Amino acid sequence: MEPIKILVVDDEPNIRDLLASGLRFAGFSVLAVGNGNDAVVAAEKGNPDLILLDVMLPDMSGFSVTKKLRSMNILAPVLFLTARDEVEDKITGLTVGGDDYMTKPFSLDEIIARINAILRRTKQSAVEKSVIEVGEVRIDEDAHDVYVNDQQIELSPTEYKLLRYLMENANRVLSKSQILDHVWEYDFNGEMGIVESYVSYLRKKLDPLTSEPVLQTKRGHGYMFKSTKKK
Amino acid sequence: MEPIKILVVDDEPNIRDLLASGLRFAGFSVLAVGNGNDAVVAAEKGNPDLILLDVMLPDMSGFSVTKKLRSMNILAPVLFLTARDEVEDKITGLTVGGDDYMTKPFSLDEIIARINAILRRTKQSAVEKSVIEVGEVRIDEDAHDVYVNDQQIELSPTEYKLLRYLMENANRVLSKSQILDHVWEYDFNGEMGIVESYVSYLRKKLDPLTSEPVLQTKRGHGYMFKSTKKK
DNA sequence: AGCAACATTCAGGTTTCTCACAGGTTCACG
DNA sequence: CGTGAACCTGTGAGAAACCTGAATGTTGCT
Repeated sequence: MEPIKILVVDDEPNIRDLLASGLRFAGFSVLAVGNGNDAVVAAEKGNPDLILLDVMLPDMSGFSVTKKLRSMNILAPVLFLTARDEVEDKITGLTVGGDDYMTKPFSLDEIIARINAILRRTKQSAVEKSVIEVGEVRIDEDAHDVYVNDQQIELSPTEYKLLRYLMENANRVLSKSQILDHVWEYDFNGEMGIVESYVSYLRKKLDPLTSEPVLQTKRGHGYMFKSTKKK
Repeated sequence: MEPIKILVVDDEPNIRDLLASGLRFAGFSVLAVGNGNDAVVAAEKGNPDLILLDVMLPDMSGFSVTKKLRSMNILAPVLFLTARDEVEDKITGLTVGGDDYMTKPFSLDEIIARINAILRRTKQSAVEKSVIEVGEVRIDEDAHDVYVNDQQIELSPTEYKLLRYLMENANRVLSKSQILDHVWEYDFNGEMGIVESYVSYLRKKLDPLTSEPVLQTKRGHGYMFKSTKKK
């Protein structure tokens, strides 16, 4: 099967490399460039399935890049990246069709989740399922809904991301630093105690509805989502 | 079959040698260097399957090394080593994909276990199974779960590491100093009586569930895990 | 501005783990 | 058998890891 091709466009080398390697690890074929002109050239040649595009580029705006691409009949969906305080009005107008946007700083897992979501919408062929189900817990990634034994529960964004990461790696111990790196934004600078807090929040919401606790503490190692039998 | 290649990067010669010889003995092909520049060169030439990388290096930080490698499209997963009290800011955000990190001081067996865990996750082909089973006892290395005749038991981290080491060398006598070297952190400074204590702890948890004792004392030599028939 | 939801830090309390010690037991050997 | 060395294991102090409620910031919304 062909790997899915992604074109990464960002002028900050740190971010570009972070994205490139993270996406490669996730199984995508990645081409990364640092400005709008290169992006147009690369998109024409490479025929990517999706473009990850920083809005602020040295030579031209992400908006111009997209317009140019579309005029060249390159219709790959675009996931825009933008600083949190950049004017959002401009962006909302941009996201037509399958496009979407995210603010920096982001968490890697969140980027990957969005990419998969877009690909699901555009390519029906896309393999990824939108539902993660482990034991008594089910996540609908498209709707961001979480069900425990068919009963829906409400989670905050961070709680949701944490649960998703733990469930993607069910029955495998994850260290607190791994969790921090995958779930929190890349510039998060705090202590690992926050992982403990959020595990605590999740337990408070999950445990009343499961037959046995699903989030296990592996003392000295980290945490693990344990798949349990359904009720 | 090709041996798995590991690049060890640490500036302290003691640690470097400890790692290199320990990993060679475990069957890996090892290349060891002492600074970031050599690491980049060696990684480019040697194409290692995994990089064991100290975060604090004389010439450049592990972060820079990784960045450089990733930008050169060298995607080998990295297991970071860091002093326990190093500022955590520096290490968060490092792990992408299958990466992980460990604090110094470590135990040799723990390093090997983590390396195998990463290789399992990144290379599907990786030979190693995540389950060690000898007689009536089974360890799931990914989950850190231990079962005796299908009944799960709880072990402390040290108990777990000791049991794993004994089972990896089942039916072979291990001296108390061998056990200390493999299971305890390399700077452990206590007496060998601690091994006796932990063997005792393990027996108390294992023996009630096995048909006959699995941990045998070889007076004057050490201890041995004896594989028994299942119940 | 004011509110509500969420994110983060902090600190006290609790559990669990590590390790040393010491008295008791077993074993090998004379 | 008697003796010393090796081994076993209960006890407890101290440390580390963890949990959680509460206080404090942040953010976005109306």
